[in-house]
Amino acid sequence: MNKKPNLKDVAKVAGVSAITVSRVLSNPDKVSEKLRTKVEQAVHEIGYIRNHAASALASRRSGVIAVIIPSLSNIVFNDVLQGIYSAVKQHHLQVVLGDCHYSPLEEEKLIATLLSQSPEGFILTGTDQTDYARKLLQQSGIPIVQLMELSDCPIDMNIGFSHFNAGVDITNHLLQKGYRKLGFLGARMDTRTQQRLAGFKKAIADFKQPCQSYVVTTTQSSSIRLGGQLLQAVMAESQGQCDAVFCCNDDLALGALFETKRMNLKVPADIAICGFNDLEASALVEPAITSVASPRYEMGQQAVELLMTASGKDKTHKPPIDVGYRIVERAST
Amino acid sequence: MNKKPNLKDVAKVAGVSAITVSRVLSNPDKVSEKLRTKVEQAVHEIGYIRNHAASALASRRSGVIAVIIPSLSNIVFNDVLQGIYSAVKQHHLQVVLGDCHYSPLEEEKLIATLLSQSPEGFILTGTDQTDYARKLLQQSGIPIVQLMELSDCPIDMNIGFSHFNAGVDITNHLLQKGYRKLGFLGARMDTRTQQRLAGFKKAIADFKQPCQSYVVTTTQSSSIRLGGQLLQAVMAESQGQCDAVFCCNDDLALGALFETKRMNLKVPADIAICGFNDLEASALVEPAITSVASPRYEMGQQAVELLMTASGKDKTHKPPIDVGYRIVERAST
DNA sequence: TTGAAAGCGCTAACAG
DNA sequence: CTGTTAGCGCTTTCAA
Repeated sequence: MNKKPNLKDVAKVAGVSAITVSRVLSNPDKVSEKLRTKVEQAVHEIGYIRNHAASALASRRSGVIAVIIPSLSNIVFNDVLQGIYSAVKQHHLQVVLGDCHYSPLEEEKLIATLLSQSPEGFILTGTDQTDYARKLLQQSGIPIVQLMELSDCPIDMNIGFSHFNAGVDITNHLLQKGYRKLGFLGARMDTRTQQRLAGFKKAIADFKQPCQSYVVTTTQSSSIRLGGQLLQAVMAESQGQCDAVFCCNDDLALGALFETKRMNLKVPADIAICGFNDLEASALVEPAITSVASPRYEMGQQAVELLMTASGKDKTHKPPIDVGYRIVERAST
Repeated sequence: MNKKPNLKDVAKVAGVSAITVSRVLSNPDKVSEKLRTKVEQAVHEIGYIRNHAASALASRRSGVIAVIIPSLSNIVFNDVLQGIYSAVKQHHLQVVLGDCHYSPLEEEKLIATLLSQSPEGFILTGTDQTDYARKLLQQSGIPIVQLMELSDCPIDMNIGFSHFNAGVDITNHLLQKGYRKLGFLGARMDTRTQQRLAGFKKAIADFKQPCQSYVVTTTQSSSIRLGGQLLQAVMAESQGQCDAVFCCNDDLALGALFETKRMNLKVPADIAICGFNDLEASALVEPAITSVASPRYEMGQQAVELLMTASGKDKTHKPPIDVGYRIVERAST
């Protein structure tokens, strides 16, 4: 079988020089219509596909942006990813994606690997990168966006919202509704979950009236099933006193809700449930679950836009962008 | 700011030649330990990262595999992706991912784009690629895997299961349970959904006793909410006669189940519900939903293994690999 | 085990 | 608007 066609092969077929073919592919406007159509036909005819490696090497533009998320299975990052992919398409970029499984060390390795692709921008989740990772990123000189949470000392750009404030607000929501024995159900316990928990504790500490709190956490990864188990755990720990739970995400909240049915608890009469992330199911179960919504898709899109507009060279401090969040009150509280 | 360090810079610092540094990175065994450690230190010290484009160009090995899925938001492909990423890690490969939004034309464009990365393998979903796409793929000479469904004339390798058979089986399951007024709820209507529907019709046509069928479909994309709407639609169309629904996926099934509560229908007494894909939630709702399970994660992994073991050159016909499926019977039927 | 030379396929810069 | 030349940073091949 003949080897893959290259620029010269196309040039020969079209009766032009290689550079002209190159221009048709990258700057069609700079080539006369006559030659352009001739070249385009030749390209299609022999099924020519440009060699990205050679192109990137010669032009110093890889057309790639690197993205690292903590988990492929978490729908939350999926939403962000969709935003990223939608924006990337406009800019004719490719995404190289890594899943660091919530591990800064794995993330460090991934950063090194992905940087080798000479990405034109880098999107990271969260703010707890290793020192060496930060060094590599800084040295690369490319624009960087840290997503999801807000940071005091971002590597470069930063867009997200305060999980601490959201934790405070949703806890206050429960307190305002009259609940006084609040449970916190937490899984995974990554930094954002910890911030939500900190918010929970803060709201309780600041509350003027007596109230109880029960914190049940695990480093296991989150799932609906786990939500049921954690509800059992918090009821055990509170000896059945707990009258409201703040679940660190909607998966847990759904599991907790399903478990209440098996336990014959009425929601929200016997126990209130609220979650985080506002998944579709939360709005449709009976009773619908109060949750915290945030513009994930838009965050992903905006991250790409930020990368594209960043000159890359300006080392000026860019203020974090707070996209905010919204407490969606539903029947479960 | 100094430009990014390259091989020569490292070589200078380590006091060796560039090619020796290259060997330390790719074939550490071929370099004496003394030089190797010296080079490794130099690499770490100046934060050197190998230029992938140059490396790929010179070696004709990109270390990349291309993957196209029809939808980033569908959890089903997410599972497959996770399998792919887990396998890819073992082989030190990068994934370049595209989302074709269920469109063969978009897929064709993506294939061209992704082929420009000189991937060493290509994973596609489904079997309805355009002719030009097939030509490009064939011409590329790289191993290709088509995932999810079985094909009579795969481009190269093929791994999946028969959605038609699964549709037949689940429909027969409903018939055996005594239901005679069966509804089919379908969204998106991609090829796999169509095959499930074909199975549904076939089972009904082959059934020896009189029975009714009501097919309600939409090209809208699937969601939980839509499941409720389609249930309403099928009840309207059947004038309340429908006593069982086969939902083309679990999202619709969940939505249908939630809707039954609002309609005051008892499941499975008044109406049976079954889904497809066996999502976690299906097992945990009340009543739990009968569904069709398949080894998605493993399919993803196996696809990568197939690519890696494929010599790439042998044009022998490889028989499709049937990973099978399993009907998980639960309380909803 | 190490190095020197050549070139992968493309595009930037310059020239016509 | 089109072409020529040089070289991107690395690895292959060959030689020492």
